[in-house]
Amino acid sequence: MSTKDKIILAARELFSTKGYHEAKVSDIVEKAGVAQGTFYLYFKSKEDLFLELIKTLHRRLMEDLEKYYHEEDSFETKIKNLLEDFITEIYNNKEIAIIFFQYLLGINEEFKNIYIQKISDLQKLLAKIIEKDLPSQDSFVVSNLIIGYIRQLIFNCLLIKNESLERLKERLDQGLNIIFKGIK
Amino acid sequence: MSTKDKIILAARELFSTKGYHEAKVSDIVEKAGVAQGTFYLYFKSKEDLFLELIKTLHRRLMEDLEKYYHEEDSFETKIKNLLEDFITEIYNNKEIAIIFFQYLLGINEEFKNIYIQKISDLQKLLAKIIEKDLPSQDSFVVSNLIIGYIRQLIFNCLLIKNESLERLKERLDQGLNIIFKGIK
Amino acid sequence: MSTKDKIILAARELFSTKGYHEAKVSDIVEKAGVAQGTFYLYFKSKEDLFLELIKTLHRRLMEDLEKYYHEEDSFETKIKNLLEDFITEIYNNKEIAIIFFQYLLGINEEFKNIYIQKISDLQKLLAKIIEKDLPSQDSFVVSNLIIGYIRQLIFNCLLIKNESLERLKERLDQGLNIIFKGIK
Amino acid sequence: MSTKDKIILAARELFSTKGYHEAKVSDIVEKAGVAQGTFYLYFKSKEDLFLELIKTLHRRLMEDLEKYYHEEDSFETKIKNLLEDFITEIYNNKEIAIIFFQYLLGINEEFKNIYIQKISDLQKLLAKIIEKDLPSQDSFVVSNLIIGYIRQLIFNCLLIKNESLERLKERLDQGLNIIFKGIK
DNA sequence: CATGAATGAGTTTTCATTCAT
DNA sequence: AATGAATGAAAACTCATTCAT
Repeated sequence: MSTKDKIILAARELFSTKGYHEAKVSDIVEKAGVAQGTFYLYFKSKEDLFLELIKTLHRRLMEDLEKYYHEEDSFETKIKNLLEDFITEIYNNKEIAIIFFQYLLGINEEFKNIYIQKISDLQKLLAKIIEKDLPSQDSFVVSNLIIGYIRQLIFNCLLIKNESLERLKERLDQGLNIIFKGIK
Repeated sequence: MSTKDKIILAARELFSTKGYHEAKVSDIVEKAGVAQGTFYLYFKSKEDLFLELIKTLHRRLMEDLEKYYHEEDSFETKIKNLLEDFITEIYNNKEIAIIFFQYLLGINEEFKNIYIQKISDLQKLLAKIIEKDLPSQDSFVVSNLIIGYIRQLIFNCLLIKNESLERLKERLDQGLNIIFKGIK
Repeated sequence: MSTKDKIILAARELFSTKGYHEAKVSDIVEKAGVAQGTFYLYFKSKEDLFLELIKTLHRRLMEDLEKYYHEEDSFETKIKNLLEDFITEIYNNKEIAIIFFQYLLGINEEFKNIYIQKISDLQKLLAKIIEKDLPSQDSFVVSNLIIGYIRQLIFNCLLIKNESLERLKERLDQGLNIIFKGIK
Repeated sequence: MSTKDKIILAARELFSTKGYHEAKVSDIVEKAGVAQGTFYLYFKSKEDLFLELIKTLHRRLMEDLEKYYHEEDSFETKIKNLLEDFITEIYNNKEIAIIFFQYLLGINEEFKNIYIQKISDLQKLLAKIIEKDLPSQDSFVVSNLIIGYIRQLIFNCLLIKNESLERLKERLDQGLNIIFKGIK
């Protein structure tokens, strides 16, 4: 594995377990097995690395959602497939997802703004997809039910219980069924 | 207003706008209009004050939920009333609610554990109330839908848009209606 | 003596003996007999303190020159008095004068620009005074002879030999006599 | 051009524009177009290279002065020729001259001592030449007038305005004429 | 000869906490 | 009770130098 990847891996893990402030650069390099200075060969600062992680996840999640914007399946099938992909991406990037959905807001003014902007990007795209097929529904409410539920799943299933992807999808399915029945 | 209250007020506001790490003790005392040393006459440490704020809100929210545990209304009426009280309490303690639901997790190992324990207290009690009346339902899913939705409302309506209590209750109602229809 | 003054005194001495880069903040606070953090109660940064020293000396030297701009003495008397005052100010602020005239240029881009601007302020004002009384002379050459000579005196008499103010004034007088005879 | 020369060229330019501390080894090798490690094939250290540059210029300037020590021209002719050669050497090694006359003192204790020794070598030899022909004059004053003026020319004409050799010689001539008239 | 990734000692700076008044 | 100057441990970051290839 490349040195950069070793640092990224160590950082993902530490950020997701300890949070941004508690994960010191010295912890990261120790875990990665490199020297302090090596960190700064690959990242301008601790903040720089953190943003790189966040932006990568955000981009991937947006792509997941956008991919389904023009799908011609029924609404329910489309939303289910879309959110299964979405949650799979989250599962495969567990550590960053935990940072993004649970830790990002509390760091500082700058990260707060990034979080607000990025999470509202996700929410808007989700709302657009909902409006396209269910124009009568209040997309704000529905998208908040979905995003809120997914954030709770990340919190309970990934951060606390570290459950499997199957269990996560099952939980997602159960929640979505309730929402779908509720908006019909 | 007492010196202690002045400090608490300043701290609530700063913690909720800037988060724990970014709200320095020096910021808090400046905003409160007292000297640096005065802070330590009333609080053992910055952490101590922070925990005091968190615990007070948690206790109040638990009381809201517990109060309704033995109510004999219909399920829907009970849950609606309960969550209206719950969200009113949140609204009246906006700043601490924002800290509790958005910022607490990312601070450090200790606060993370406090958050996990406290949020699961809330969730369990909510789940118990649901199970009591709807034993056939998966209370995990329903309680997560509800808590997740409320957290999104705090994020969108209080932190971002700073909307009124009426608007908040209206949003809550819309979300609950979908969930209720969905679980019938 | 106030804590701030203790730090300034220690810094002046260390900057003038070791230069900006070699005078570490840790050296300064040790010499001042205060803690590391105390430094930052009084100065935003090492650079900030350094600039404060430089700007104070520059302002004083400009005032010395400006004071004589409208004097109605003979040219020679005026220039001699002016430069005696000027060099007395330098002598009384030996350490900063050494920093200003010998060390400032080499520190970094920012300080280089400050030096260039400040030294040319001095030179321009000196040139203006010369032109007022000796319009036929090339004031660039004369002001450079004078400033150059003074810088050499600072180097030889203050930095190397640490001579007395009397000796310094005597040397100044001797140099000026040659220049005056030369421009007549 | 040899690899060593490429490094020297890059270093001269960077040292003279940014100073010793601000010209990083990484800047130098990048400008030279060689790898970081290559630097250390040719120079023991950054300091080593820097001293090599300084010593070479110093040796050449001393040779210029020494060459004229036994010349049998008139005093004025001799001094003018000598200083024209001197300033031509400086012009042809502009970058190092700027380092030597403007930047050297402030770097550290070691370089300060080197500067003091080398500049006083120059001054002593110049003083000796003056004493030989003008035993009645105070050679300290005259040599300081000359060296001080030349340093100002380097500062104004080379570092700030980057003027031509002709302009530089003209300025030198004007200053020397005043000094010569003054010491007669 | 040449490379360039890796090193780690050495700096500056921050800020919660203390304590003499 | 209240002050606020002083503390110092802890953190991020820099960069000359090394060394395996």
